[in-house]
Amino acid sequence: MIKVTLKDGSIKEYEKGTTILEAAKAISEGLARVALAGEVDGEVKDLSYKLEKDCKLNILTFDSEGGKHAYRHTTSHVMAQAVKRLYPEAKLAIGPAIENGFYYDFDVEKPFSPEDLSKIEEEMAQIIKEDYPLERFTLPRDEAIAFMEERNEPYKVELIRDLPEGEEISFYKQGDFVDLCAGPHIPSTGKIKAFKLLSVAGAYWRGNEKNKMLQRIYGTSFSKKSELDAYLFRLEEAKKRDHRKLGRELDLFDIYDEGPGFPFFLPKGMVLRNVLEDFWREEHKKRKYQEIRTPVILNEDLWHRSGHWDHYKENMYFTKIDEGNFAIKPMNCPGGMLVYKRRLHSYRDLPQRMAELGLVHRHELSGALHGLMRVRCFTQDDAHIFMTPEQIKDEVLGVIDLIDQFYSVFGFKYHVELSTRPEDSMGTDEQWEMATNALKDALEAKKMEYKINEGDGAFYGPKIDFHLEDSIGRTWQCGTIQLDFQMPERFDLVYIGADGERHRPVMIHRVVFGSIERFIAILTEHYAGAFPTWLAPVQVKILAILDKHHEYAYKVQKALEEKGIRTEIDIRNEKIGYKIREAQLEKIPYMLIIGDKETENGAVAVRSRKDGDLGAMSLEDFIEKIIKEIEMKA
RNA sequence: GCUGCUGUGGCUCAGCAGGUAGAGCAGCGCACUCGUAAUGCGCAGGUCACCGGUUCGAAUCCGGUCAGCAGCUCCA
Repeated sequence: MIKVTLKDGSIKEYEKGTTILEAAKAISEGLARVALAGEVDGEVKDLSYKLEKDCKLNILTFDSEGGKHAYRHTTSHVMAQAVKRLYPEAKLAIGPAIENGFYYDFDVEKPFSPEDLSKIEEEMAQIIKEDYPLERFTLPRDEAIAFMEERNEPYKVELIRDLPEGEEISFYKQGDFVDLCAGPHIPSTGKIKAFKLLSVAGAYWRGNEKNKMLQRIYGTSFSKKSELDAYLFRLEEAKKRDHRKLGRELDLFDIYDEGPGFPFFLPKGMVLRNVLEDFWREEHKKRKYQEIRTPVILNEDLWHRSGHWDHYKENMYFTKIDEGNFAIKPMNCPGGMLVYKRRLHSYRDLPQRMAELGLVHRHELSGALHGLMRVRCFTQDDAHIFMTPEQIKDEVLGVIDLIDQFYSVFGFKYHVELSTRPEDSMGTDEQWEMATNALKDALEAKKMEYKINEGDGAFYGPKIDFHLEDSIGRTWQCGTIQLDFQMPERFDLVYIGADGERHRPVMIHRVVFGSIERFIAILTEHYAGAFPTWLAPVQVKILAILDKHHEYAYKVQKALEEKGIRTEIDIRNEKIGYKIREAQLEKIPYMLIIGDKETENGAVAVRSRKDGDLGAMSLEDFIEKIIKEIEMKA
């Protein structure tokens, strides 16, 4: 007998060799019915897995990440089986479960069309109906290769060849379909209750643009039809929050054919932007940052010196002035270097925090452009911190706190990644290790969870990246903290230490918003365009009922504007319901309705965007209320 | 940049298999003076992204270019 510790801490005894499914049945029939996989000592296994020793066991259903994962992974196998039935010449690549669904990559002569997707869906339904059990088996390496060669699956052969020696090579079989797969899977195809294929797109084999482009089909599946429908509905709803749509509707910003990737900020968008920048300046002043501004165009030699020529030229724009070669800056750091170098610094002056809202231009691939999220010119809320090596940790911690404080003001959730040395980079391994460890130490001191992004650092140093989510769950890098030993050396930056000698400072590049443009895009989607009062381009709209109320309406507007409140007034000859509807669609936080009663009493009838009619109050009370709200940034 | 899809008045979309464009909203004008999400009537507005080809004739078919969307790659 073996002792199995369950999720609730209770211990059950089973015969050695009991499967997870049998163990689940012993707990309850109901549980066994919805069981999809099991977690044994932290590893996810098939339900048919035999328990051979004392262990911790957690039965996974669709409610758990592991359960969902196995369920969707099996759905992707069903899709592959359907594709092979319909298009036998299709070669299989990889087909994992991902967040919210799954995909499978195929090498086919002719790309899939939307009609093909429907056909594949029908075939999948058939396979599910036929309810094949998924059977796992393993093969020694050479047999595994021979097996896939025989089936004419070159990508699978390549995958097997790349598996480490001695690794168990497992396969899953369902009916006539067999796939190389580590698993786990759910017990049979019939368990899949609701699925849908969502899109086709090209994807490079192994994510390398030098490789062949395969056809990737994305799909998702759920344990109930209602859950699938709810998910699809959520996707539709999320599209309405798209900042590209809202930006145009709310008159904030837009991008025209005349400037692909070069956004226009319209009057209302500028108000929002300026509020953000004001807030930014205020907070940076508190933290002893100085602000500078460096030129957009600087001569080419500077970019040779900084290393950008060697490592970043592909992303840069160049121009000529008279006979000289110039570059349009893709980053602010070289300019910042020149500012630091303008005079000799003492260790007493360090750390020096130099901030710059710098407009940079980068050549992004046309296919990468995405509204304000990915553009070809953007404003970084940059800062370069020059410091002694001893100050690194405190400075990094200070920036982490600053970013966290900013994001919490907006109620953003974020995740953090640590990016390490890329292939194309400058400096010695020792410097990189030192820098990477410094960032790690800071993250660990903060007890922050982070994911390591191998080889994704900047060419001059490793970085901590802060990622925010858009309306449909895609994440975008916003804040970043980059530690740099290279630039100070390249530019021969020095400070005079307590010993009277020259020393090399270390530098941090960091942004909080990231790019103002991207941040505004995220903000717009986060609030679905209904910005909190402190950010709203128009905070109050005054709606007069009749002509005779105009005079008082203007008086109200003047009183509000004297307090710095951003207003608009609607004195058009329209019904009040019409004006309210319009202001509501413009997502203005407060409407003040001005009619006979208000004019007589010096009052305002307040309607909030969120809560509707709030009734009448005195103008003074309203001003006090809204000012408090603005100050609270609520 | 790559793969697929898309491109009709400011916006959202119709326009069957080719015979030189239509609606709603927005805009403008007129009437209505009307209290919490759309008053009525009228008017104007489009080289159907651009270039070329096929055709007696193309928004509709073909090719190219540009732009957008999804994904890949890349990144703030």
